[in-house]
Amino acid sequence: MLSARQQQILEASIELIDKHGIQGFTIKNLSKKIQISEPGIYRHFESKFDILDTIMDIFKQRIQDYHKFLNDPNNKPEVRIRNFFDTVLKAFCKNPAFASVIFSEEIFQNEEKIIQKIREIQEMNAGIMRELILEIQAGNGQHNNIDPDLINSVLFGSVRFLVRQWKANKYDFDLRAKGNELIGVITNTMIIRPANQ
Amino acid sequence: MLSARQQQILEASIELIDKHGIQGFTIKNLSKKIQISEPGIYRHFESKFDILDTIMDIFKQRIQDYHKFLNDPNNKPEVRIRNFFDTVLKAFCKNPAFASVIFSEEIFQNEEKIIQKIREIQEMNAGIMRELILEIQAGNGQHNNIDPDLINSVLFGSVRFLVRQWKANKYDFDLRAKGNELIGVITNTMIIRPANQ
Amino acid sequence: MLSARQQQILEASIELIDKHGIQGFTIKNLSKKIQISEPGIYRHFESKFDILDTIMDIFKQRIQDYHKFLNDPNNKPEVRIRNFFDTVLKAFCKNPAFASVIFSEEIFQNEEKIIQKIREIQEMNAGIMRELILEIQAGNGQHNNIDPDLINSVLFGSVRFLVRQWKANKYDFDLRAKGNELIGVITNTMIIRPANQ
Amino acid sequence: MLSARQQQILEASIELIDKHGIQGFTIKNLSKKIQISEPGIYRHFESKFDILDTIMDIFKQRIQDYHKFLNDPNNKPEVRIRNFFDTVLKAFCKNPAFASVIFSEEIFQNEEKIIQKIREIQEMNAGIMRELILEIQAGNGQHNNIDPDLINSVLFGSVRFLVRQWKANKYDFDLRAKGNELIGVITNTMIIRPANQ
DNA sequence: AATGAATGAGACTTCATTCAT
DNA sequence: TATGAATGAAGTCTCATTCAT
Repeated sequence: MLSARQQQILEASIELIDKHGIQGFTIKNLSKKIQISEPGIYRHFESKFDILDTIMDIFKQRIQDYHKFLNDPNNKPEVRIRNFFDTVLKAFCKNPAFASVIFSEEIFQNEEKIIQKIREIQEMNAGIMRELILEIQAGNGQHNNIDPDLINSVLFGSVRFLVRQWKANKYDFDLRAKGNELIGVITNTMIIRPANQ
Repeated sequence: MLSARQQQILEASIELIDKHGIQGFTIKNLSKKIQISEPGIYRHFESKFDILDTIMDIFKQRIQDYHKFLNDPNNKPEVRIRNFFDTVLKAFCKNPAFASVIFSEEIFQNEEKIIQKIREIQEMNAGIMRELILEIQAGNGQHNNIDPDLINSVLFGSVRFLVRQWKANKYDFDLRAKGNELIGVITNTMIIRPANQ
Repeated sequence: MLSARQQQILEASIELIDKHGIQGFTIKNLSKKIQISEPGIYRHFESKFDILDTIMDIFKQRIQDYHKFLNDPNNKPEVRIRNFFDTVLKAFCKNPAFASVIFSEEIFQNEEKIIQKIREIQEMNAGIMRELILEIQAGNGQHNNIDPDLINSVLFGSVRFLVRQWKANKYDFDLRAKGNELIGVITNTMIIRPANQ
Repeated sequence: MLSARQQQILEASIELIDKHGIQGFTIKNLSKKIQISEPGIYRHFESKFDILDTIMDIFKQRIQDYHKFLNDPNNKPEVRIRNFFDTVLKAFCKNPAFASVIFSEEIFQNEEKIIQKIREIQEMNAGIMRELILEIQAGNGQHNNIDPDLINSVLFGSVRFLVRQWKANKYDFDLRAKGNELIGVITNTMIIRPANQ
């Protein structure tokens, strides 16, 4: 569906955003990076916006695939939560630029349609997590359960924070290990065995 | 130290970044907002970068003041943690634009010096929190204490996440209340009474 | 002489100019309209200019044909004038895009060769009209005859004006009827029975 | 109201359109013509469209002034008609570029707002002429009066045609003399003493 | 006969900044 | 303290056309 050139353009765009922010993502920089003239880009994408839009579509699709793939009813919900985050962390380790783009709605000011797509991804994630959290809470019969939305803020907020640190520190620690530890602690303390509030 | 005009320029800059992102922070927009000519700006700041730089200095100073002010040895460490976050949340509620700027290092790609300042603020915060966490952990004599850095990621990451949600939802919930609840839950479950890992 | 594709290209070009002006007549628009690739156009015409040039040739030929066909010596000159304009008006009604292109030398600035062809058409028309006018004037023996060139300006200028109005008003009146009335009035008042000047 | 620079830009724009058509009216050409950088233009006009728009406003104002000035009730309507056209023809002779721009709605395809303004000017002209024609027709008590709209088409259409010829022939005849003759003939034959139809 | 890929030239416009006043 | 005028660099994008296939 996407030509080799189109994929190359998308990859180069992601890298550009990763390394130099949205302000570094210019048609000029992009064309230089893939050794093509500026108008050449427009043979493959209608506009700069179209490139961004396609990137977001791909991300959304990929994360949907993760959910589908990991949604094995034979697994306990806490395992599913861990698997999801592990998969995502693995993906970030493999291609750190993804993280920069997907966690960067601040970057896409003025691009309402792009922000919308990022929001959709987040809501999809949050919705699935909420189900799993409720399932665990229903199962463990405790009376001091914590609001799943609050837990969601903690889960996604702290992973995000960790990834940002990872990038700021030039990837000098093992994101996957630290991330999984983080998720494990949160799951244990806030979902499975929450302290009395 | 700062003239009235300078303060006006800084405020207008923060609002501009808040509302339209770094891309909306242009000398033209700024001069329009404060009803001055474009060259007029340069009477008060050497460059656009200088404005950003000064903003960061002010933020850093303000947060240092918070810490100094709240660091009352008569208060228990958990109270001090709560007080700090409550103060910050209160400040955000009073002036939501602050939040947009201080949580936006993604925005300042290419501006190494600005990023450096943001990092200093974060490290100051993290350092003080670490002390307080260790103090609590030392006091409650448990053996299953959680790494203070991990807790820091959770504290700052989730507050940040909440603030972002608050802004995305057009400030339609009580940030201070939800934020304090969040900090309370994290403090309880992860610092004071951590579950067995 | 012209292949089917060539004719298709010419028609599409005329329509494009009619609807969107010379600025809308681009190879991209043209290729989109006839469902062919952009380079595909160049299989059939050497250049964009060549397309325009061919259009003008066709127009010139067609009008020459009209004159030849209508130049029946059995008809009185005033009838021949009326027949010519009626034929032209009929052609415009059948294909309004013709009018846009043939009356648009303003559009072809910089294209000296094209302008030249339009001028040739006009001179041919004017020359034939002049003959017919002189014939009438010679026949009616009046002493207050009007300069045939002036009459030509009136004939062609007002028809042109009417066609422009017709287009501006989205073809909402009967061009042929109004045009014939116009020509009738002009012929009557200025050629056949001119008032004393 | 308009600065010297703005007037210079407007004049240069009109000349550019006159000599090279709308396609020659580019910011680059304009800036070259008045010896300024391209961005320099934008200190004086918001956009290219804004320049065109201002030109049309000026034209409209000027023609309104003509009408006001010439509308002397002491003059007979046929004199007023002649005066109006004489004034316009004089203006064209003084600044031939005006004519190119004002008679060029074909040129402004896609610029709906500009076309609208040209149309307003034309309607204003037509409306005033219609009144004067009716006044004459009412006065001369004839029964074979010609539709004033038809006469309008003849008046404006033939003047326009004459001006176009004048330009095509590089201003090699006396437009004012020929134009006044034309108007005189039309007024005589079609308004004052129309032949029986 | 047709096309996918490419491009140099150039379109309009915005940017941060400077200079003379 | 302020500004009107200016600009080089860069932004996104369109143009007619060419070339290899």
